[in-house]
Amino acid sequence: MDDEYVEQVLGIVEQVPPGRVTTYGLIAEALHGSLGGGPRQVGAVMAAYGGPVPWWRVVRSDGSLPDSHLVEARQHYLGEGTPLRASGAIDLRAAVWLPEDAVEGR
DNA sequence: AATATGACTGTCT
DNA sequence: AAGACAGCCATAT
Repeated sequence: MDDEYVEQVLGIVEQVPPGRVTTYGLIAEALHGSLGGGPRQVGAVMAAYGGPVPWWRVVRSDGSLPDSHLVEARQHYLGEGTPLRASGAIDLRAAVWLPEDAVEGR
């Protein structure tokens, strides 16, 4: 995949404010104007290059986390004060952050 | 070139 | 509310 795409995705993730989260779909949507791809590509990038970024601030559309890092991410949520629901997932209604500003410059 | 897979999403049952 | 099904796009084999 193009490094541009990776740069964009990682850039957005790094810009997500603490206590806030965004979804793969939103990121994909934000980059859709510059680079094609869908939520799956965002996830693929995260899996490959998401190491050095706060990937736990990127959740699925229902506010749940990838089943692969639930526990680890949960520690970060508790530490950053992310609005968690009783379900253990995130309260998207309150925690969702729109990446539109992050990519607006290009 | 074709098939299978994946840190996804939305709709239907 | 939870599970099944289909659509989506890039990478790997």
